[in-house]
Amino acid sequence: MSKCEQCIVREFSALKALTKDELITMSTCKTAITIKKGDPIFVEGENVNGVFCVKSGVCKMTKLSANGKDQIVKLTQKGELLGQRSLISDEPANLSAIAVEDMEVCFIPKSEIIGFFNHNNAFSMSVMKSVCGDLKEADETLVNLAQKNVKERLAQTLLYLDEKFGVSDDKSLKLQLSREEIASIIGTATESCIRLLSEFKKLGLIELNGKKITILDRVKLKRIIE
Amino acid sequence: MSKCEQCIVREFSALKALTKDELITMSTCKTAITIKKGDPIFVEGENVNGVFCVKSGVCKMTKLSANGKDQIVKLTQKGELLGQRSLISDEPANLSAIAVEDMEVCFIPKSEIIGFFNHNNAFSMSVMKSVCGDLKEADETLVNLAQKNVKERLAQTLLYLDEKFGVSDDKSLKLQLSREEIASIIGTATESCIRLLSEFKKLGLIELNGKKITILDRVKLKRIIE
DNA sequence: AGTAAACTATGACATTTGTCATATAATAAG
DNA sequence: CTTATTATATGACAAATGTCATAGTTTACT
Repeated sequence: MSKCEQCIVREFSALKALTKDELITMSTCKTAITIKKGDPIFVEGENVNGVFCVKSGVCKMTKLSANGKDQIVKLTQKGELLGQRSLISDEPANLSAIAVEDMEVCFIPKSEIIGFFNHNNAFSMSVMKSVCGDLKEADETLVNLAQKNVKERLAQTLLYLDEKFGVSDDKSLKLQLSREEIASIIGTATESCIRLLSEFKKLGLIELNGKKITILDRVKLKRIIE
Repeated sequence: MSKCEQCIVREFSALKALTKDELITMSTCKTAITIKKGDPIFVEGENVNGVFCVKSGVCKMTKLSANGKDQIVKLTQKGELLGQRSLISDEPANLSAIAVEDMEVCFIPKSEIIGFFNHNNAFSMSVMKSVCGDLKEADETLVNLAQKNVKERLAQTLLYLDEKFGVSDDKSLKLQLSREEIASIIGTATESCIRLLSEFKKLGLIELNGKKITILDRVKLKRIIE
């Protein structure tokens, strides 16, 4: 069994506030899971009896709207925790977590986390900060969805994918999403998304090669957002 | 000076987890403030060195978008705390808080709240739950903005105002917002908002009398949302 | 009370975005 | 390797929404 105290990804999450002893305890009760691209870690409405720590891969947090379409609320990567909110609120999951790439995650049972809350104030504060970070991000996304048009949102999303996930050796965005997924981030129809990507390509802002998107002109993309 | 331990609104917020002694201590260091309609309690980017507990009145939490328009992210009323996120994240305010009605609020300094965090775990958990509630609400708003059209968002907002703030004796919505403010909740142009309100009126869903809006047919309004 | 300012309302029109149809390209399954 | 399926792309058109202009109403202020 791999050891939490040696696992580097904890540094990126609230788990960094745990003591060495706590990490050793955690190693004994966690469960390592591999998730294939496209598979869910948990779905909206499900009772998640703990949190998942993302070791590798990226997942999308989605919510089903009344019109039957999924909205991507957030993309989560290495080090981040999934299911914090449900655990704290003691409610079923509000969002689904679906792997966008193959993933390795560790499940940590609720009882364990609650124990840390009760004995390690730094950990409580750390989780609190993490949730506050999510809230700030959600508020910002909300304002963008309300106040920017689709073209601006697409430009912003491309720059965000570049900044958060970086690029591969060939300079294309490392995180490869389908057109439908990009549309589901910016809240538009897939066709509109494709059309605007084509437009960006014609303007020389990006290059398209199948699923690969390469940003050619960051400055002009930023100018679109204002 | 009024006493926190006798103040009923604390029951509606995370402050309900404080002990009687803590409330008595808090009474001595809090500052009661009155805010006039339209005035800010704090603005985006400001350092807020504590939290505000809303005793009466309603305020809008807004964020300025790059296009110069304000987006209303949340409406806050009696009992709720303002500035929790900034305090926990130790960051300047991400949102502005502007009074929509005359308000009475109490300011509680940061040092006091931090003290409670360190000595009262139930309070930490309570604040955490409150932030998690905000996050859930923000995620839901976000999905609505992304996936619903303006008409659906207007119908939903009217029902929300009815549910959260209730109606006056004459059955009109108790919280009176300007057309511009309603537009700023649903993320649309003021003219579009006015036009759709007129349409709802023609359809017999609502009645308009100046700023007063009366919901006549909740069932049909709900049917618009799906 | 009277005037200025702000808010509400509506028309006309342009722009944006969604929907449906269809074609091509890429990928997965046998 | 071939076929079925899915993803991407684009046109044509309809619907939704934004912008600008203008007029009527209400509110605030002196």
